[in-house]
Amino acid sequence: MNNSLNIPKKQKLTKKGQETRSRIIVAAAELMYEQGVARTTIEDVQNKAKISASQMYHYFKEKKELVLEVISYQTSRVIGTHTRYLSNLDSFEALYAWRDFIVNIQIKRNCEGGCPLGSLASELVEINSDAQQEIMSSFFEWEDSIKKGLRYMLNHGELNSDADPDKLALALLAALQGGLLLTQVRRDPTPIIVALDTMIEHIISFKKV
Amino acid sequence: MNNSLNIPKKQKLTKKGQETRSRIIVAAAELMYEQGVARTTIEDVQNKAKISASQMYHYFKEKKELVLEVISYQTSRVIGTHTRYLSNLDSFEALYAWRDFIVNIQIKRNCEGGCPLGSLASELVEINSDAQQEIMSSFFEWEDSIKKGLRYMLNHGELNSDADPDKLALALLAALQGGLLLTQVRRDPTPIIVALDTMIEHIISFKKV
DNA sequence: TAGATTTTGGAGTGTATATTCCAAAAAAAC
DNA sequence: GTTTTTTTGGAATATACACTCCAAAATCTA
Repeated sequence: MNNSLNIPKKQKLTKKGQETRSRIIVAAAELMYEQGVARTTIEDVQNKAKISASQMYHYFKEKKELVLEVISYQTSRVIGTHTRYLSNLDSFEALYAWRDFIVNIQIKRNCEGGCPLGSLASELVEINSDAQQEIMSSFFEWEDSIKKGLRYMLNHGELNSDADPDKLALALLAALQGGLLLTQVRRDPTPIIVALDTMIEHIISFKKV
Repeated sequence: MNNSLNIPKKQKLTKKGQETRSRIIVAAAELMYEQGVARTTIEDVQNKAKISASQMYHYFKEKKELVLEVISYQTSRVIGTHTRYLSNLDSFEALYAWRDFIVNIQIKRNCEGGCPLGSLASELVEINSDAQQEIMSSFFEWEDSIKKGLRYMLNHGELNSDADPDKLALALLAALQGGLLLTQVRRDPTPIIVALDTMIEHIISFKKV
């Protein structure tokens, strides 16, 4: 039999299997980003990923499991790209480069879609506690990445010791999320720009002279 | 016949009819706030409002129409209570009273649910353009209410002329939305507190001496 | 009070959608 | 090369859910 306890037998996936599996996740992620989790049917995902129902349920026990994989996929995408900007925050220019990166994404996509993690969060927190846990971790990780960036600035003499990088990081993440939501609702980059710029201005007030 | 054009005949509602209709809207609003629009079935609403299917469709053409009414109901609730705090912003204490009001709601509800408008926004913007329009107006109205409050502070000599109340209002609304989302995800009031306090601190930097 | 209109009950309908099942093809293991 | 395991096709199932329908009760109107 299997190894003890109720750990489900982990089938091994072949190269082909791995590839099919991730194709499903990517397709699901895109659809769920565009139209939400509830509105994305398994059939939608099948069509987009060019697979059959049996493949769907061969790789995922149920829709919920797929959703968790989508969360983890989006998490690594978002954290990955952001961390590239945040890990070397050696100047205010670098901070503004991060800002520009965020703003430009929104402009490129006509302010549609909002934040890939934020939208999942809002849709799932209250109705899927596994998802809530995952998303909470994702946001902690994201917050951490910003914290590290600001601490870096502090340690490199860009910010004076009045600055509390932990609080500023959380406030920055909140401004980012709220700015993205408003930008999405209004189809206008102004809110994300103003939200981030205002926060950054505030951070600048801690600039070391 | 009816008055010209394609304006649908507006049936007149009796007192009882009015009451039933609003009972439906309130029930739907609560359910949709707790579990989202997609997850709230017409049957859920029927049960909560103690009505039959025929009543549902007597008062609303379809679910979408009910959703629009829910948006408008939540808008007046939110804007109403907030405006009470914002219309007389004659001091920073008053600003903090608004902050406390928001934070206390979250604490009272164990940080569940998030913002009644923000959650509708996130779920509906991309899939229901009528809803998107409505919600966009709601947020403009909300933003306006904050603007007026900050302008009031400016006009009453609390803020100096460097302060841009319009930008600050938008940034504040963004911080509020993002803070509520993070608080909801984490089930912890810290994010909304830090987000608002940081923004208010920034506003304080424009305090007239 | 009679007639018209509104409100309500509740069963019925049709479709969308998650999930299952059987068996075959493909690939891996030995 | 044979056996075992993984991957795939596609039809079938079962249920949840938005919406319809008809007739009766309640309430207005004149």
